Amino acid sequence: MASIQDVASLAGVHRSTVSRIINGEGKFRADTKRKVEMAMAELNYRPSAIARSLATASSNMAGLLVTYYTGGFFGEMMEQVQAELDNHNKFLITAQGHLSAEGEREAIRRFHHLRCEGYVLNSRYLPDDELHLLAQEPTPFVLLDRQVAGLESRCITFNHRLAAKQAVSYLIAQGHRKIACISGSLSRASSFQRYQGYVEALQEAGITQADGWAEEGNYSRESGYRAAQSIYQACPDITALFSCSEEMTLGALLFFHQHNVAIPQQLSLISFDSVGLCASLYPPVSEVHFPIRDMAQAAVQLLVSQIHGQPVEMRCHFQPELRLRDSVRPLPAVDGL
Amino acid sequence: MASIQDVASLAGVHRSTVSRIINGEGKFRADTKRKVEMAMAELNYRPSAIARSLATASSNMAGLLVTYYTGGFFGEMMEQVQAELDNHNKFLITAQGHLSAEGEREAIRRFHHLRCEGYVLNSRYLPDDELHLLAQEPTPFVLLDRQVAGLESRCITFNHRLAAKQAVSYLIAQGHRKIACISGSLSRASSFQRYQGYVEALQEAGITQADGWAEEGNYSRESGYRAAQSIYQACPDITALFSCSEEMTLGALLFFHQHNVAIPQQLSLISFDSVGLCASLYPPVSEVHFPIRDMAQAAVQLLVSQIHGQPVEMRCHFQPELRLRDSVRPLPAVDGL
DNA sequence: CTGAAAGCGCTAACAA
DNA sequence: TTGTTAGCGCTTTCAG
Repeated sequence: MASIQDVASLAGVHRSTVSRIINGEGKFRADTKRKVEMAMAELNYRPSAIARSLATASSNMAGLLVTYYTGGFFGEMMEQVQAELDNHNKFLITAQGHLSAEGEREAIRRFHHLRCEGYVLNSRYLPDDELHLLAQEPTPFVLLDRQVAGLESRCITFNHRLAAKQAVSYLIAQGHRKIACISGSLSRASSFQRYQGYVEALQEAGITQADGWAEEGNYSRESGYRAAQSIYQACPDITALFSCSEEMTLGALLFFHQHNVAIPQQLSLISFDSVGLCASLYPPVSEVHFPIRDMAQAAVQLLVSQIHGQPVEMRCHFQPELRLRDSVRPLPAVDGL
Repeated sequence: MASIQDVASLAGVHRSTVSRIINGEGKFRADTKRKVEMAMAELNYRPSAIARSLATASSNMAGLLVTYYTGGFFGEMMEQVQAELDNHNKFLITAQGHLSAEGEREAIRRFHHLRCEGYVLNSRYLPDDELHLLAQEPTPFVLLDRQVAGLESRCITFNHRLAAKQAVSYLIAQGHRKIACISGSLSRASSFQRYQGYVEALQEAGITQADGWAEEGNYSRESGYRAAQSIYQACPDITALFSCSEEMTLGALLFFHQHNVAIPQQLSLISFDSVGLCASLYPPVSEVHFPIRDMAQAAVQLLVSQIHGQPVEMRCHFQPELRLRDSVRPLPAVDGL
């Protein structure tokens, strides 16, 4: 592959001139410019981002850590991050953390190795203290959907607890009192917060949570199916169900369809969603919307501002939004209550 | 960030020694090795992949072009590509082609710019002749799910026509004769091939395709919904429907549910699928499986073999597989036929 | 087993 | 407006 020197030789100029013309720095004689451009075209010259990085001590790359690439959710994140990075002409390096701290560590190692100018972490497993250590290093990073005390200026957050509480309170406002919950893994902070929101909404309404109402899944369809099964078999008298992710909702819905539980006639359903799946299900499922797209975009904007060292005014805390559809039935008021 | 020179100085050795130790080349006095390792630890030294790339003239990166990151399908591809690349310790650079030849060109430019050692192209818009031109250049690439005459050794392919034909022939074998089709955009080669398979199956069975049986979508849920609507309003007498993608199937299913068209009692349904969505719908939808995961894995293996210049024996042509579930009802034989 | 020196492709003062 | 020079951080002969 042709180098800048090859172009310079062919054009009969010095390589620094070629460099300037490529980067549009300064003025050149029209003739020189033409010669250089012809030479570049003739040699099919493409500047080496690598050499440029080394010379300028800036890689022009940014990293993004996600758990997995599959499943839609992370695709939304990547899409926004790439789009925002394109605006700044930066390359995106992605890495998967799989489901372990070591996986996440390895991803970050990779970012450092490539001298990424900064990176966005959708980290679920790295402990807070390691994050604090990382924050001592010069490479900026921002945490997407994670709250770490002392690192507030790097956090893009969402109030999972409040979101869940709003969803469940809505069910309660519709007259429901026997409300089950399919949660994500309770060992994950955001999943646990969603579960807490559920509990809190019940408490505030003076409802005592019965055994068997809450079942723990892992955000997969299969776990949603199984959880729905456990719940329904243990507590066939529930009138409403709150599902903590769209994928689990899909699984749960399959179970209910298969067992002729009509939604919303026999059972009302409300779900977390961030990729817009709920709207396409039957019946269209009411959701609390988790705005991962907006958050991902904000994360990159924050990151870029940190890279440039220019603090910027921006929203870092995002709010839930209820999107009501056909899966919740108001319960007729019961006499004597 | 500490450089190799910093480490060398601190350890009191020459930087080339440090380099050798890092790369495990040759033998060293235990003492030297220890000193160097301590220095690296103390300085929290991380070798620069960029400098290394420049010095070795190999970037250790591979590119992957997809249309979009969202929607699940491309996530499956990326997942496999990343996993396979991890085996070879290569970095993955992803880029989106959006929906244009120019977008794809830009992505490839980016790969060259970063001096990727090779790249996998899930290209839908770059014309064949441009691909031939690209093939003249030294950087290897492989085409994932695309057949280009003259570039066979770089193609990982799938027989879309046959897959569609198998699906539709299955419907016919179950007694169906009035069979509609929701196709993808007919201007896309693979979508067109699927449509052709549908047509061919009908023809072989001596069935004349009626007006309104075929509707063109664009692989989105919404287009599936609209297509189902058009088809069903124009031809309420169809007994079966073949949908060319899982997302369109989701949309179509919503339409049928909303309009009380029972699947499979009133209408049988079979769909293309590659991400396993059909199994989670209600009713579970029978599918022709498009093995994008296996194909993506094969693509990287082929690419790596081309990068190393060691041709390898491998399967480059993949076959469809019918996965039968509950969405197709055998039609009772009609007397006198 | 280790050091010296050259160079990968490019940029960035500094001169001219 | 253009050329000269000195690196960026690392690898890789070639000596010793």
